[in-house]
Amino acid sequence: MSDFPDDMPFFGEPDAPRKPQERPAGAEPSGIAARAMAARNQQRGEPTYLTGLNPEQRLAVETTEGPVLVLAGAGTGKTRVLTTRIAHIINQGLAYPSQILAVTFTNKAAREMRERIGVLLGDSVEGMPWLGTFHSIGVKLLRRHAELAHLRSDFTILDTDDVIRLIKQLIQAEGLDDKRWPARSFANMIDAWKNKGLSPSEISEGDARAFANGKGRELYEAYQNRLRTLNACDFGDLLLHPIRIFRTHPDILREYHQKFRYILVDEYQDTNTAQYMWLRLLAQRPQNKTRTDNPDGFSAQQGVNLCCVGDDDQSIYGWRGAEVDNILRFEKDFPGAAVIKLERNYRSTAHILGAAGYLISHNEGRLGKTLFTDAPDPDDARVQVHAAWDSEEEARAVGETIEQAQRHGHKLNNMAILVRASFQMREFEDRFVTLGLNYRVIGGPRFYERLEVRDAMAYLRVVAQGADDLAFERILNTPKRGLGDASMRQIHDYARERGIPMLEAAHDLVQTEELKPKPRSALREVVENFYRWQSLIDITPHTELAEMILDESGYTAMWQNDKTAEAPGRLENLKEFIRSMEDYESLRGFLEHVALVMDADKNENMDAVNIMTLHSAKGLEFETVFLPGWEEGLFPHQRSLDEGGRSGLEEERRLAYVGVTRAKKNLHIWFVSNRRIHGMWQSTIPSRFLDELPEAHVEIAEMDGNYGGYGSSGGYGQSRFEKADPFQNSYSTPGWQRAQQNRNDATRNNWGSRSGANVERIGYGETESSFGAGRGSVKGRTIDGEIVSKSVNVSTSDFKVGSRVFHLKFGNGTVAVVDGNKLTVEFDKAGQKRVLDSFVKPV
DNA sequence: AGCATGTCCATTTTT
DNA sequence: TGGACATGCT
Repeated sequence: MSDFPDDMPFFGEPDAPRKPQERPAGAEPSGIAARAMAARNQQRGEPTYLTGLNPEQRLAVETTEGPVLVLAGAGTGKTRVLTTRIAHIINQGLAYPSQILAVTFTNKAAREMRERIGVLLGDSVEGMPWLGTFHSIGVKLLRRHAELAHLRSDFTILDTDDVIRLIKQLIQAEGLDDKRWPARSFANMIDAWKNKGLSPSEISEGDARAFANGKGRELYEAYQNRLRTLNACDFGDLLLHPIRIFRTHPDILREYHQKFRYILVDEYQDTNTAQYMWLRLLAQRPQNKTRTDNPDGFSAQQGVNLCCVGDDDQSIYGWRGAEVDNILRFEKDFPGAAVIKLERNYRSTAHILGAAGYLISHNEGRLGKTLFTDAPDPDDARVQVHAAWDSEEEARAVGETIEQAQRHGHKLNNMAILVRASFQMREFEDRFVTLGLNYRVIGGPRFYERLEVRDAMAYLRVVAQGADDLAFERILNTPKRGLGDASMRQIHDYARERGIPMLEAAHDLVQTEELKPKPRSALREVVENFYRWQSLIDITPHTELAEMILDESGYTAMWQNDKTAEAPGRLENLKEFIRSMEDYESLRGFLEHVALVMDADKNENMDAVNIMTLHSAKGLEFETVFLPGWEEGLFPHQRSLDEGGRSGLEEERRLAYVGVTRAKKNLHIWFVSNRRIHGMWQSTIPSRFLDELPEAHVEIAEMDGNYGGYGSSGGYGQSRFEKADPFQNSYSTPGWQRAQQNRNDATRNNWGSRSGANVERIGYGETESSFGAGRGSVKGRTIDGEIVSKSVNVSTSDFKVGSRVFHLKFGNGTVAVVDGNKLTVEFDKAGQKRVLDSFVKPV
């Protein structure tokens, strides 16, 4: 929390401001006076920040008392409501900034809110100390009460990497095979348990048994113990420790109840169970004592001043523990809650909203909103659905459309390609490189996750927190000092035996004869260095100290001596790393920032097309949006369907909804007939979501060119879509039911009905049927796209080496190798390819 | 210690 | 197919 001060005294009388300038403009310290002031404001006319809000937004801002759920659809001004509401509370003197708890999921959202509140309130009000992510606020709470969680207040926050390494050690210490029981998957299990708020004693018997021959619970316990001895926390603990503290120390909880007059939560649909418990503890005051607990008379109404903002239709993080149910249940959880729907959309055209609305209406279990707009749309551009032969052509065509738009004066920055899975990006990147079209990929690996930055961090962590064994292990032999596994083991064992940190153990060990001379002197040097750096921590500016550490440790030299291509880049990153420290007051502050934020600003000024996943597009908007890959198996993704069933499908549909609602003016959706998955070509069928788009708002785009040579001659490429009644049938047959059909039936039926529905493929449906029939042994239980995975372990192909076969994409060829149902075929024109036997037919 | 070879895997991502 | 990772060889 280095980036904003909490200069408001913590447990003081809430009504006695410490510093006069902390008083919000126009507000008086006491509740009664505040309300009087508010009344005066009313008489004078409404505050300017309220003008320009629509009635619903305004209601959401002004309903300050009691529980409120704001259902804010995409592009309905959610952030505006949230920030204005805070400004309103402060401006009306209902609370000081320090008495408002405002929680977001991402640092980005927190930053944005902070800025916008600043704009609303001007400079006269200091930043809000309790605005932040669940985790950053969790840290803040935990630092105050660390001892109640058996930690010191300078505990370290471990990231996923640290956690995995730690768990790996534990698994090995148990004498288990870390191959058979990968640390990563156990880390995921722990994470999932923590998302649900479960401590080792609370996990289900089944879960406990599921890992490491029934040692799951034991390992989880061992892990927690290890964290405690390391004086460390993982991300989950940042929530769980406060929860436990609140539960076991009602007095402490009560103090926070008094402190936080107003609680606001952003993206409520993304909360997991632990976050929900945390919120509930803070928000739910004991009913019977509401009055007496409120001596200051602030709370005019009984109940909680909790305002949750979210959109059940945009819940796309179920797979990482988010419980849509939290938002669906809100009114039950908080009786008497006001529910305010924001449905007026300020972002997209009516066509786009129409498409989005009809698509999402196929979900059950929603609270139900329909976005609308009054804004005229001069272009009257419908959503365009395009077909392409394969992913290569898809990329080519998208590239062409982008260039066309660019020629018409559209900025690349205003365009985005949103994919379901990141492997799809590559084809676009390749194409854009060829075209010389600027693009940027949003999402990829982060600055602080890079190897060299993590190494540098590890050095700093050992200096700042000598007990940080994970960091110590990471850099003990980086750069190489001849301190290999053997030395590491000795230090480790020595430390474990005595229960001391490894740095200390190393310090002791060099005094003994236990190490061989060479490692001993190397280790002595390391230890002496660290001790020296530690002694400098308070007397040397932290950036200078960091430079010193990297130089004297030989770390910088290591990269300077490295002749590989990436070394210069790494050195550059290290410089950038030091530079980024300048923004922080101290080493401690910096380390905390990195642990929680893992984010470094990049300077992106160029005009470039944005490429990212649908997930990372949430919250963003673009003039023109491309949504490629709308095919069964990819989108909706097969695994979501397999693992999540109906709710998995609904989450995929919400993801589609998120994608569609990112577009302001132009939306292009693409699907292809052939996609290479795991290196093998597969026929694909259009996504069921295409059937779920309303005819009135959608236009089937004609292919306007010869893409790739197959198109013009091969019969398919010149896609023709039947305009007559393209969507009619599919509504009566929900895609999901269709999906339950047996693969062969599904293949025939889908192609059959689809070619009569929105696609006409000359000669395709017929051929495909016969392909399917050629492989009767494969029984896909669920979805069409599944064949690949299902077919792997199935009987050997009917094809033989030397057979002549025909493939839709590659034409005629001769089978060269048969491997189960995978064939290597020497095609006459296309050369050697690996294909599934189901996609070729005998000639 | 560093390269060659084999093996396994293959959504989505924040903190 | 290709990449990440581990093992094993020189």
